[in-house]
Amino acid sequence: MALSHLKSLQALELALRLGSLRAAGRMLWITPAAVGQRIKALEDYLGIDLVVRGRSGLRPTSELSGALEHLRAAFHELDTVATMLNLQRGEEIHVAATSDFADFWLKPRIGSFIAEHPHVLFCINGEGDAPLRIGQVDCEISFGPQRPNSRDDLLFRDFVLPISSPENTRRISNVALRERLEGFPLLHLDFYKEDPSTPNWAAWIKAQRLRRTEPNRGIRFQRIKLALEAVRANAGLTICGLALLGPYIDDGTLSLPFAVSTGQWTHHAFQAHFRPDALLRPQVKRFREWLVAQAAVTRDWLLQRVQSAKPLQRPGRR
Amino acid sequence: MALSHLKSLQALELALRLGSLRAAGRMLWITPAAVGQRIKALEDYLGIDLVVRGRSGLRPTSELSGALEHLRAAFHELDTVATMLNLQRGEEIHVAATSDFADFWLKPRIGSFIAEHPHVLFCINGEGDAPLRIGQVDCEISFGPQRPNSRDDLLFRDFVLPISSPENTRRISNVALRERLEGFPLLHLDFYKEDPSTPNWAAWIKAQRLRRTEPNRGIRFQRIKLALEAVRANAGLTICGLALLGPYIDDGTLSLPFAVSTGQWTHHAFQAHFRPDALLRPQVKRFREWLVAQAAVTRDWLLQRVQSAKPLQRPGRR
DNA sequence: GCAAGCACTAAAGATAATCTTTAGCTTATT
DNA sequence: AATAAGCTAAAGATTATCTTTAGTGCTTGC
Repeated sequence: MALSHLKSLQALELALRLGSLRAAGRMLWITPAAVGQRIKALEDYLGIDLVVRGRSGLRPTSELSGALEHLRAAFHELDTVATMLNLQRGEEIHVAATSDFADFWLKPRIGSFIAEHPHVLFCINGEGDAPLRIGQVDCEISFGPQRPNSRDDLLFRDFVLPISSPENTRRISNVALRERLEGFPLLHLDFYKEDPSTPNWAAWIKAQRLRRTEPNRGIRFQRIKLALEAVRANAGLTICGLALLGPYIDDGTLSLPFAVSTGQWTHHAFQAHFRPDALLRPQVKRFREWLVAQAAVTRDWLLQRVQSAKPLQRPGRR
Repeated sequence: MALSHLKSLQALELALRLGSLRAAGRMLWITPAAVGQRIKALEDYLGIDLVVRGRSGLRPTSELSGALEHLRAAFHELDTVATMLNLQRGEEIHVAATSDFADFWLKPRIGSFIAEHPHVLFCINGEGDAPLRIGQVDCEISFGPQRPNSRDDLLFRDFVLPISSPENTRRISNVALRERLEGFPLLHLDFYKEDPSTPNWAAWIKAQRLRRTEPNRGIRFQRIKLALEAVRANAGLTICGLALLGPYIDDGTLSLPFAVSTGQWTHHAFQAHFRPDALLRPQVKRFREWLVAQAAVTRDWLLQRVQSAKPLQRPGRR
C-alpha cells in the first residue's frame, strides 16, 4: 500500500510554507479554492484537521506539527530532484514568426506575458534571451491559407487598403477623387501577394474606378516594415493590412487616404502552429492561451474599426 | 512554479525500487500499464528517457541516476510523514451484521478478502483482530425492506421453505404428502417474521393444502443458528431461507423435505450500508466491492437452485 | 531451434480526480 | 459600520488517470 494524496501533501506543505492558500495557488497555478480542496480532501481522509486558519495566516495543527518537518524535507528533496532533472527549469520558448508579425505585433506585446512569467526566456526568430537551437521551434506563426482540419490556431485575418502618411493624406484630399492617384507614386508590397483576395494597385484602382496610368510601376517591397518606412518618408502610398498597425493608426502616425469601404478582408490569415510535444510544457500551453487571447483583442479592434465604416459586411470568424 | 508529475515520480521511484512495473502496480493498486504510463508521461515531458528495461529488471538511465538518491530520500520522508499521520495505517474495518449473516455467510468468506489484504484488520460485531470502538461502524449489514432511493447495496433476497435434517426427510417421505406433517414437530423461526412474503407454518400448510392440527404450536427461535441446531438434532422442521445455507444444502447436512416450488422469495433482503466517510478509505471501498461480488455469487447460486425446479418464476433482481 | 510465458507498450474508451466558477461567510482593516 | 481579503461550499466542466485489449520483444523450457 503506497501512499496517496501526494498532491494534497504538496498543497499542504506549500500553503504552510507560504502562509496562505492564495499564495500556494499562485505557485501551483490553480485557484485558492482548489488548494483548499486538496487540503480538505486529505483532512477528510484522515478524519482530522491539519491546518487552522489563525489571524492572517495558516498554522499547522498539533497533529501535523510533528510530521511537518519531514514533509518539508520530502519536498525539499523533490525540489532537488526537479532541479537535477531540469523539471522546473526556467523555461525557454522558441518562436518562429513572419518578421513583420514579430516586429509589429508580437514583440510589442510579449512584455505583458513575460511580466506574468518572469522565468520564461524567449527566442523569437533566433534572437532574444534564449540561445538559438536548430529544429527546436515550439511555435510557428505564419500568414497563409487556412488549412482544413489543422490544429493550428487562427489568430486573425487582415484587412487591406491603401495606407499613407498623414501628410500625403492631406495633400491628396485636395484632389478630386478620381484623379487623386494620377501622378502620385505607388509603392508595391508583396507581403499579401499570395493572398487571393488582396488586390494589387491595378486591381484596386480599377475596382474603385480611379484614373491612373501605369499602376504597376513603382518600388516593390517584400516586408511591411520597409514599405511603411517609405510611406512614412512620404515616398508614396501602399496597399497594406491594418491588423498589425493598430497603434500607428490609432496615434495618427499612419492614416487612411481612402474610405475603409474600399478595403478588403484577406483570405489568408495569421496562424500559429505549436509542436504537439511542446504543448506538454505548461509554460508553452500558457503562451498559447495568451497568444490566442491577445489575437482576439486585435481581431475585435480590427472588426470594430472596419464595421464602424461598413456595418453590414462581417468577416468569417475563427 | 511548483513541481508537477508527483505521481510519475512516485511510480518511477517505486518501479525502480521494486524492479518491475508489475510490482509497483501491486503496491499502487493500479495496473502495470498505468505505471508505465505514469513514467512515460514524465519522460515525454522532460524529453529524455529515465528508465531502461534491462534483462529482467528496470534500471535508471544515466540522466536519472544522479537524482535517484534524492528521489528515494524524498519518498522515504513522505513515508515517514504518512506513518506519523497514520495515513497508510494497517487499516481496520468495523462491520456490524445480523448475527446469522455474520456466522453463516460473512465469516466463512472473509478469509478470501484477508488473503488479498493482509494488513486489514476486521472487527465483526465487536469481535475480531481489531479492538471494538463505539460509534465507528464502517459497514452495517441487515435483513429488511429495501428502502427506496437509498445508497445501500442490496446483497440478495432469500428463498424460504421447510428445512429438515436428511434423516427426517427420509422419515417423512414415507408418509402420504397431505399427512406428512400431522403429528410432526414444527419449529418456528422468527428471523423472517417481519418479512411480508414469508409464510409462517400455518400459512404455508394452508397454501400447500396439508393437514396439521395446531400448526402454531412448537418451539420458537430468534436466530437461524439455534433453529438449525435443533433441526440437525432431529427436533423438527423449520421454515428457513436457503441463501445462508449453501454449503449445508450442497453437502447434504441439511435437506429439503418438500419441493422447491413450495418455497417463496422473501420481500426483505440482505443489505449493506456503508458510512459515506468510511468509503473515502480505499480498503473500505475494496471491501465493499468484494462484498457485492461475493453476494452476486450467492445470488446466482440461489437463483440456479430455485430456477432448476421452477424455471418460470424469477425473483426481481437488484 | 521453436513455442510458450512473461513483461512492457500503445491506443481507445471509460472512469475518476481535479479544477473553475459563483456565491456566501468570517475576519481584519479603514 | 463598511469594505476588502481570504477561505469555504456546491455544482458543473475539464483533465488526468486508469482499464482494457491487442501487440511486441525477450526469456525460458522443450
